Amino acid sequence: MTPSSERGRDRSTRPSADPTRDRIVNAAAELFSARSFEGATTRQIAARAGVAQPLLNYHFTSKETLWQAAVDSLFTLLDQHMNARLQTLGDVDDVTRARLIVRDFIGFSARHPQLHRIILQESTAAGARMDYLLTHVRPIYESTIEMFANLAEQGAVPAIPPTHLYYILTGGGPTMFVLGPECQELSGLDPTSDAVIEAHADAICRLLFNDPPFP
Amino acid sequence: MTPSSERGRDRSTRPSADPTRDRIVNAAAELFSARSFEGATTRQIAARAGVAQPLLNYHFTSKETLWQAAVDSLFTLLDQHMNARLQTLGDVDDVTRARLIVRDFIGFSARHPQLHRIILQESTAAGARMDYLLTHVRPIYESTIEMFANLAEQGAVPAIPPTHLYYILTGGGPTMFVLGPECQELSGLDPTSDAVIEAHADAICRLLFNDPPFP
DNA sequence: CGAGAGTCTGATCAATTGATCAGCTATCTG
DNA sequence: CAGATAGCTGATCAATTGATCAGACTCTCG
Repeated sequence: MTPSSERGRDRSTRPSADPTRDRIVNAAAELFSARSFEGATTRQIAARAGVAQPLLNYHFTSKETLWQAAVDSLFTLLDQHMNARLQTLGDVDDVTRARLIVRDFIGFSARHPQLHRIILQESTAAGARMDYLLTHVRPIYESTIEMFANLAEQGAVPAIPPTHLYYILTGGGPTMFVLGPECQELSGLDPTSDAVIEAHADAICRLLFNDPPFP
Repeated sequence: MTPSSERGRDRSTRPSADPTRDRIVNAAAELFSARSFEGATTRQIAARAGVAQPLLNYHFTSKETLWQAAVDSLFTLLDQHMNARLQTLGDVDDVTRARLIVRDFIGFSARHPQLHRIILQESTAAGARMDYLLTHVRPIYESTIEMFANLAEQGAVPAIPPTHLYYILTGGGPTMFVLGPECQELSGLDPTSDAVIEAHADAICRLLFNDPPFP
């Protein structure tokens, strides 16, 4: 039986398997995001994971399925990152919560630019991979839209249609880190440093929430 | 003699050549931006240009060189687009000029998202193609930085380090159009329509120039 | 007109791609 | 212990890749 058809059962009855599987998924996420779906070869992924190339087809039936697994793992990471702070948070006002969400989102996109790179690669043209990404992106879009509509109603952000705010946030937030090597080369700033990440979050919040007041 | 070594001389002494060359460059720009360097095949490009595949190696010595020619043509397009309005413009104050530059830039990124797609594909990791892009991007970055520093000094934009403003503009501006198919699917908006393009330019200017005043 | 250079194509190359298959090994089960 | 099965690999497949080459065609110019 192909193992990919029944994940998440009788763990630890057998030697390893799942650790190896995770290493493959991580290597795939790294290489797919850096070189795109077509640019990353299964042999490169296998080499980085330290396994033989046919093992990818054993655990995942195809390159396409492996790509989906890599995407899933990155969205899981995003979920964990976004929920980590919000869980511990009691109930605060909407604006404070929104500010934290925005800052956490930028922090994630800076520390894991892989996800945004993949989205930018695969959603420029309609297709099966864009459809797959949409199943993950759509709920995020919906809740973000709702958040911005709510904030605009309260006057906490400018009266801009939520969709535009969404793309300004998801574009203006991660791009500096998605283009990390370019940014380093152009500006000399290190976009992986905490200082730069915080400064960018400050900049976005300053513009979105007018905070601290401007002018 | 390989024709790619001496471009731009005795035009019209021979049958065609350059029209064909242009069709190839355009097809290359289209396909490289849509499917990335590795994802686009020389046969696909040749098919879209309506020529045989070996002709690509005749006019351009390699796929890499063809990619460079496609990039050059897109940056030329950007130059023309950005200068078109500014030429006709007399001397106006810095802020008005900056607002026009920002709006023109967003207009270009909406009507020619190919260039930003290519930059996003090839500047995520250091390499020869990123270096080539940098020769075009660096002057743009430098002048934009200078513009923002000047505006911040005048209090026309918030006091945010210019590099961050640069990535907020070049990220938040084009992303909606780079991810056009996704945007259409998510929001129902048509990111190729003039109305949406103008609304996005309004949104960016609202945030950057606080215009109209907020709150 | 006829030599020659520039343009373009069909056939083909070696290399690389994702995928398959047979078989090895180690563990679990009865 | 013995059969079965999950995990994994080396060898190999057909398909596709970018590139090369010889030759056909066309226009120019002496």
